[in-house]
Amino acid sequence: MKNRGRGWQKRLNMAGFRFTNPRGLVMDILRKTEKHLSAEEIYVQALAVNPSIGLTTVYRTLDLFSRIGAVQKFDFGDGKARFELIENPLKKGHHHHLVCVRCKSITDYTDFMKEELELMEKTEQALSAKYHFRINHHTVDFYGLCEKCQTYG
Amino acid sequence: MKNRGRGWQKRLNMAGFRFTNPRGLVMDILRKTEKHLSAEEIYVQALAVNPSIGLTTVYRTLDLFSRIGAVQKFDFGDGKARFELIENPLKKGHHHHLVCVRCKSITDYTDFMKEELELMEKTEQALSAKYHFRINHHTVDFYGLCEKCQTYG
DNA sequence: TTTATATTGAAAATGATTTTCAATATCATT
DNA sequence: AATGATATTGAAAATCATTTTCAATATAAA
Repeated sequence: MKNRGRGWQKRLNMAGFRFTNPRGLVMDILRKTEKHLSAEEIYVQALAVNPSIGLTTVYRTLDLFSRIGAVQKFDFGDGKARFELIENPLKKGHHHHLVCVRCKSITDYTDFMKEELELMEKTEQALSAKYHFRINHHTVDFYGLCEKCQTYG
Repeated sequence: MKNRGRGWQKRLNMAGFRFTNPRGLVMDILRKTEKHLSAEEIYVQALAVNPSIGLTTVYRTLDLFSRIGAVQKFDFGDGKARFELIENPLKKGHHHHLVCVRCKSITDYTDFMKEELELMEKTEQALSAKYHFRINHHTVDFYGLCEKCQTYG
């Protein structure tokens, strides 16, 4: 257990928040996974390390991380939100989704990421200026039917 | 009250569904609005025309329309889903969103739509082929802070 | 019409997320 | 390191959008 979250500790403190065990734990879990986890899934993983952690705290932590721009919350329409660390979009890890509207499966893809990012950055700048929006991240999701659901649809 | 939904009637029938008053009503409401309405909002509007309609039916209808690819369901992370008719992306009406993660406000934009659509279509084709996905529609959303929330954030 | 059944509305159930509140942990300051 | 102000926590209860149940009703086809 190295210096887990030292950088985060500072960042939180500067924003007026405290660095706590549950927050470090949630951050660790988000760092280790490549998937979009639900609050419940994060909670279960957290329990294994700290059996006294509460689901409520996980929700609160994820909300906090979202608000300070560290975490991205996804709603794919299946009733539960998913969370991912926001990384530099240029880094490996940035991806978009194919969402099956029937079975709710989610497929990540990274094809065309370079071209897409060029457009997104350009768009982002223009939108920021025009709408005075401070953009933090973006999503690109395609909705439709996965192979299986086309067959059994 | 013209031939409201005649085309839909056929389309529904062919898919094995019946064309009913509530379904026509919901379709009418979606056609008339330019905004992304919640189920509750659609329900309230429907009540004004048919006071006996139930919220349950509105939900079921929206779900049906989603499944047959007529309606797009959005989850912006504020706990309630929004619905919009899916139109030909080339037609006026297609747009994307700026979502404020603090006040949850949603700003539509149509800037760069042309360039974006070119990329999206190209991407769509490639993704369809590679992942055997039948893509119906897509979303592009930017998340961040609106002007107000930057100030009071 | 008649018939088979898809659809509806009301009420109850569900399930993810939020709120409440007293106990506890953290950070800045002694 | 001990102290104090207060941010944070966990458990239970509350919310609230959405779904399920089920008997009554409306629709499409014969």
